[in-house]
Amino acid sequence: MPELPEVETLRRDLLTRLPGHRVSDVQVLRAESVGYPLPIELFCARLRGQVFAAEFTRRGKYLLLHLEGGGILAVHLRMSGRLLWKDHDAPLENHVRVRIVLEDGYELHFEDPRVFGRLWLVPDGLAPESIVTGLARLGPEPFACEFSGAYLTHRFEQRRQPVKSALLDQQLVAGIGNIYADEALFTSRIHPCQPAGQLAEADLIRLHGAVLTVLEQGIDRRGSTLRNYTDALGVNGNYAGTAWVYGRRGQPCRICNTAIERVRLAGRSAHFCPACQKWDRRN
DNA sequence: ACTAGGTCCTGGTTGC
DNA sequence: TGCAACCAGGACCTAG
Repeated sequence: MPELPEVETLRRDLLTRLPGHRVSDVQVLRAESVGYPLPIELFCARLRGQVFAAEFTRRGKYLLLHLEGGGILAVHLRMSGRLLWKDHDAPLENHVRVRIVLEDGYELHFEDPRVFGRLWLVPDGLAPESIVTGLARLGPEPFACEFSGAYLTHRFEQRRQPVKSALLDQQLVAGIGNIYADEALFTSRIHPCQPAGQLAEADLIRLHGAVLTVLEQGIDRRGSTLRNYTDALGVNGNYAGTAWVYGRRGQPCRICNTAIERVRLAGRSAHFCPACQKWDRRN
């Protein structure tokens, strides 16, 4: 599942190829994949002729591809989305939802089997968060100074929700998804089900550090390979092969050999080592 | 104000 | 073997 490291990898890869390319044609093969503007004919018409600028930004799991005309092509990959750099004569894969044809013989394909992902074309002069409303609700970036152990202490105060669920809340901190949440909790030796407000300050300082560590490693390794995740060229990342707990139910913990367990939390699976991640009741 | 749970969607996996 | 049921989950919505 694309999370912050996957989106950041995609941003960096596209930055080496896309700027300066002009859109010659746009085909929307699945209307639900476009969020704005609607109808899709308008989306296609407005994107046609635009040139990608040399500034791409990322906010949480949102990717913002700036255009020379001042607009922005915003992307959220959600569960299964991919943006792929293709040659013009490349065959059209099964799940291409939006096809952006560029001059000079290249294309950008938005593939998304589960159709949860979205593209938005933010017009010049409008604030991105006025179109992509999810942007307005995002908490701080994990690598920003605002995000710290003290910040977690403050935000977790009185919070009875399991710490794992709190980490997935994009209003708390932007960009963490199920994989990196599980990995960060293992790294900081915190039980995913423990109520967030119950954690000691020392735990939260460790958790903050662990979040940064797993995200940095994810970026260094060019993203996870879970299921069919690939980069813009269709090449797999290699994070999941080295996961501590994610997707390893029943397998031995890499530290103590205890079998990794999986529980359901708010409809999502949480993986943890019952020996390494003790429920700590200091508060 | 918080929190849990349902919803969307479809390919892959599991189980009978 | 074949087919149906289940599973994956990010963001948004609703309900309690």
